Amino acid sequence: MRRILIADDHAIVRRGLKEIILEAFPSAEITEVADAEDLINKVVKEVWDIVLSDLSMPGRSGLEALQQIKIHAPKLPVLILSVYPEDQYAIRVLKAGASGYLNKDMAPEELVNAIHKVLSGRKYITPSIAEKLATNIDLNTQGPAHARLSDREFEVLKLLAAGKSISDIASSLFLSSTTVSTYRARILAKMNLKTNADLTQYSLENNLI
Amino acid sequence: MRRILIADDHAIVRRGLKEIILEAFPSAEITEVADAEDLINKVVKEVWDIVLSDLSMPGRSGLEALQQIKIHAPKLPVLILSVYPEDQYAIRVLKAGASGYLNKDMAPEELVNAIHKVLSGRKYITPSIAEKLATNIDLNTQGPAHARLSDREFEVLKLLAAGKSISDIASSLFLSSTTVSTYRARILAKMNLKTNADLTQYSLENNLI
DNA sequence: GATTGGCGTAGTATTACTACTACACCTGCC
DNA sequence: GGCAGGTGTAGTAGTAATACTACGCCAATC
Repeated sequence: MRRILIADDHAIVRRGLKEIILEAFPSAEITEVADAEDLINKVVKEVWDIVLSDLSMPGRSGLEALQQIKIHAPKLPVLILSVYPEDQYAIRVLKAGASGYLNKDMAPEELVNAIHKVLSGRKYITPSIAEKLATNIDLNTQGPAHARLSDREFEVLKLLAAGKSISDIASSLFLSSTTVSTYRARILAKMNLKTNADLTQYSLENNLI
Repeated sequence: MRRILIADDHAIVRRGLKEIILEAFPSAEITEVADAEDLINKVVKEVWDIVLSDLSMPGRSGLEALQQIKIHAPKLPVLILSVYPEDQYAIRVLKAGASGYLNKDMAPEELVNAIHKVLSGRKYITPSIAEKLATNIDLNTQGPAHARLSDREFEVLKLLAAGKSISDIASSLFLSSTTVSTYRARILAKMNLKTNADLTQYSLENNLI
């Protein structure tokens, strides 16, 4: 009989997860908690076969809870659920010791598949996450992403993040706009970001602007 | 016997909603749809006692669906569910004709209470929403800059701030790119901002993204 | 009823930007 | 010394976006 712990601040989601899991594991004993504190407490005090935890919860995050769980119950498999796309959090979560990262809009069958896989001692890795893991080795440098930029690239990052247009930056640096556009492309590639909005958000979060 | 229509792109959420509702209304007949198109089709073709719809769904939004529902079935009560806090959408949604706005982290008992209230012909208004309605007239000139935007403008703001390109937004909203570009210009003018980076920063600071 | 303003929508001409490609120079490594 | 990779720079062809302009519809106001 499996003991399954579900952590999510949304009662609706907990209920949906519970029902989906009970269909696949009718004899499972399912417990629900609504925040990371309760999640950690339950893991410390009792033995579980698997934890399914939301990534974003009020107070301490699911990622923090994951780190604590790995301290107290290193062998306990943890599946992290999130509304965020994989490219934002999957690697970070897997590095922290999760057995899998699931997006909340996934089909119930896939969720059940993931639980089966993890309960059998394996990790649940989607092909797109596998690809990111393969490329992440090269990005596995210490320090913030912007530390990987050349001086010129860093200069251009800050101007782009502040909202300067390519042509404005080209004028002020006495370059052609295609040069600045190339810098932008290199910056995005090195920092594994996609859009100017990503650059702005990153720069705000890292106090670059 | 109540016929209840649930619209949410997340199967987990639909399942949770279904179970919670079936506990309070054991004889209810519940139908699930995963997007706004199906929601509108179902409302046009069949008779329902109440609709519970997620605000954010792929393709057309729940707000758009609400507007269509009000055209085809003006008397049909619609409860809108969202992860977004009230201050972003509640007034907008209620003005569009919803019978209530519920945050997804609400307790199941409150959800059931809201359904009871709405099925009896009333609106479900939380005290904090009532306060916002009472002050909304005066807040037309005060309030956050984004409150000055129309529904469509607000929708485009969030997409731009998140880094979507004009052409991506145009595709997903089935508009021409010049239309979206015009919205962007109007948004910037109404909010007295100049660049997309300004939109991103504003949206981060105001928890819009 | 007439007028005004807001909103949703979009075309034209023009400009900005990008993917792709490339070159020269410098540094570090073998 | 030769090679590889990083950096600074930028052109071409094509696409994306914008300033300017405009229209229809609706609601509010006089």
